[in-house]
Amino acid sequence: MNSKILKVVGLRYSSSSSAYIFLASIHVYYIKAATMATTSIPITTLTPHHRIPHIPTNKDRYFSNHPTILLINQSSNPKQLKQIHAQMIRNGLFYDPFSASVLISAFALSNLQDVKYAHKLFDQMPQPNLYTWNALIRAYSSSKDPVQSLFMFIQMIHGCNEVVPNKFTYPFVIKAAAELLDRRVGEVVHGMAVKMSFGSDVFVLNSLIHFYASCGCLDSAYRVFLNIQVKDVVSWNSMITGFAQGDRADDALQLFHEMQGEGVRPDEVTMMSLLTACTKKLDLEIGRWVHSNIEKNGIKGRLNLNNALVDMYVKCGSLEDAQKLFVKMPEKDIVSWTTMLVGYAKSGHFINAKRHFESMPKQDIAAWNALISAYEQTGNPKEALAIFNELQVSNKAEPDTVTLVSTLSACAQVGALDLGCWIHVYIKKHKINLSCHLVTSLVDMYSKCGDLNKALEVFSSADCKDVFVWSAMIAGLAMHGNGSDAIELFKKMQESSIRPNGVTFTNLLCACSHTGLLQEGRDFFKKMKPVYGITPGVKHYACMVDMLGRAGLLEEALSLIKTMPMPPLASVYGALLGACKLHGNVEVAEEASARLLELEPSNHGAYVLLSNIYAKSGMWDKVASLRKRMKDVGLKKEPGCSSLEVNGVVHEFVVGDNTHAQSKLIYGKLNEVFEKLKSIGYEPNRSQVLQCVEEEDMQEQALHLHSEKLAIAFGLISLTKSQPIRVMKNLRVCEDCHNVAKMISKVYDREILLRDRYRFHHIKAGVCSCKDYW
DNA sequence: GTAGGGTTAG
Repeated sequence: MNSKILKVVGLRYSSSSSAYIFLASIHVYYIKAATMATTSIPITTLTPHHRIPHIPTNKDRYFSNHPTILLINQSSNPKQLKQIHAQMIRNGLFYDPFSASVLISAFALSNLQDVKYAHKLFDQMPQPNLYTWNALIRAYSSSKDPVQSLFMFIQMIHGCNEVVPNKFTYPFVIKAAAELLDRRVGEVVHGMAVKMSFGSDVFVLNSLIHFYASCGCLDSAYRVFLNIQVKDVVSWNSMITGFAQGDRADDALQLFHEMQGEGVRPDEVTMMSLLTACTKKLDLEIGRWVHSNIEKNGIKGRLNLNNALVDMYVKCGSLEDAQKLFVKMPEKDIVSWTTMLVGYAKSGHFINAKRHFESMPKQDIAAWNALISAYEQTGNPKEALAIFNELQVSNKAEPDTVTLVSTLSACAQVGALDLGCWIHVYIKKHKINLSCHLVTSLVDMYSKCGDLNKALEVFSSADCKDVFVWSAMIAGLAMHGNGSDAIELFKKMQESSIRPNGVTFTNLLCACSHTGLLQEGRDFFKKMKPVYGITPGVKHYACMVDMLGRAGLLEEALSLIKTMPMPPLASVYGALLGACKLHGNVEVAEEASARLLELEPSNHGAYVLLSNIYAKSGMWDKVASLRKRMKDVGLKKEPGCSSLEVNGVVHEFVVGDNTHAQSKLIYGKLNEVFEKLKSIGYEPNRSQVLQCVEEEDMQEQALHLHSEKLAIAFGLISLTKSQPIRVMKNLRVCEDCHNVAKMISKVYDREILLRDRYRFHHIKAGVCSCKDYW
């Protein structure tokens, strides 16, 4: 333990051993506090107070009935409380411990909470009594800064105070440890509580259940639970909640049955936890059963319970039940309205959602967020951006982190770099805290909008880097084809002792696959389970199949599929099929597409790829019959669509598009481009014509009218030479377009960034970053 | 001479 830190804290060494262990276990917080030069929180908290000596008088006993004291509980705002405080200093009442404690708990605990003010009062108290200590520890435990509870607790057991923690103190301190998710601290406090013979206090034990469950130690929590001699309803609830939130819904339900068997009457909280369990399990039937149970038992707390019920129905997919309940709810609050709004929006009932939104009594930021994120998550990023724009214009609510995260994700999807940058500036201007979540969104947005340098800049300057931030950056490097940088970053991530998760590996394997780093990829895949403890999932196998397939090892890819411990999803065969296209392997392609169509009969990608493969081998009859089969099944393919942003406006093009205001200019430019390219030897790729006929349209010139060509032509006429042309395409880019883009970059001296469904192509001076390997 | 543990939207 650092003696400097001890000095900061002002502690004495002559402490009991358990207290010392406690101190040691929270030393990391002290280090943090001591290194925070600007925030004075721990310092002010821990500087010895200047205490005015208390002179007891025999009038003390009258103070509890003093009119000023009675006023405290009647005051309705902090200002009044402060006036009372002033008066109490004047008349000396403040120097009576009891009177001061009433005032402090009013500041610390009432709905007018101002913990900092309460703490200042506490510091001025001549002799804070145990009640006051507890009030403050409690207030901090549920505040934004639970560490302060621990600091107070230390002061309490170390300082020259005449108070000793009692059975009230421990639950608060344990709560603080739970809030901090700090297992070591909680365990030490647990030990101290036992030593102080509070080890069988049901309040202490219940808070311990909550603590262990919060830290993910459900088994420890359950051991504590089993050890409680006389369990009350809170004991059961704490354990049920622990199971419900720890993804052990079945155990939660099982425990509920046991609880009923023991004759303990469930209450509102029990039912709330059960609903959490149903919602996690997405089990509508059990949800309905809980609903009837609530009605049958006449459990109170209608508003909260009804809100949770509506949420359960929404999440379990019964919008009708949710709506029915919502309509007949006697009381509704903003949560009820928002939950229902999310229900409409997430299930794609956008008209209902908008109508509901407009009839809401109050449209707070959460309501806006519900709309924005629902649009963004259901693949309607443009609508999400429109709502965000509406929010900005209307000025009806202030965007918060959730708003920005959702909007950034929408920007990433459509490739709206200008708006994304604008949000980044907004964050800086409003000094919004760059949480890990926000950093992840920014890195993702910049990567997907093609500005990898900006993504790297955000990444390296971020203070907050969790596994999601690192994974997003690895994904960014992967999609831009910087495989070896991705691997380097993965190494750095481990040096920072951040543990990779399944997503990290998906991105890492993807990086290896895009760059052709076969040996590295194989290595990582092999190490996943034994070294990193992550069981490879379907996505990882899909990456490996893709990687092996690209390298031409189709047989090995096939045998890997056969060893998969889980049924392969369509993506696995899709990867194989893509590889067959690259290497022109008809035989394996036929098998792969057959399997793919078994899994997803309407996967047009399978038809398109297979027909491309036939075309490449000149098997035109097969192409024709495949086309007929597609028609028979009634398959319409997703239309190819490209977009690019000019001055903050996103322009969209579909194949053969002539709806654009500058359509004539665009086609004029396109003709000029083809003249120029032909003069230097460009020849349209015939196999690609067929691909296009399948892919985009049934017309002969379809090839020239591909959406990405239109978008690039528009870029040529509307952007300056210094601005790269950033085109986002929803499907894979075809070989002809890829070739044309390369030639344009050379002839017109332009930088072209082409994002397709899978990755980025950085095209400059006739060369593409993908090395024609995609 | 005051009190305490478990809960729901985005």
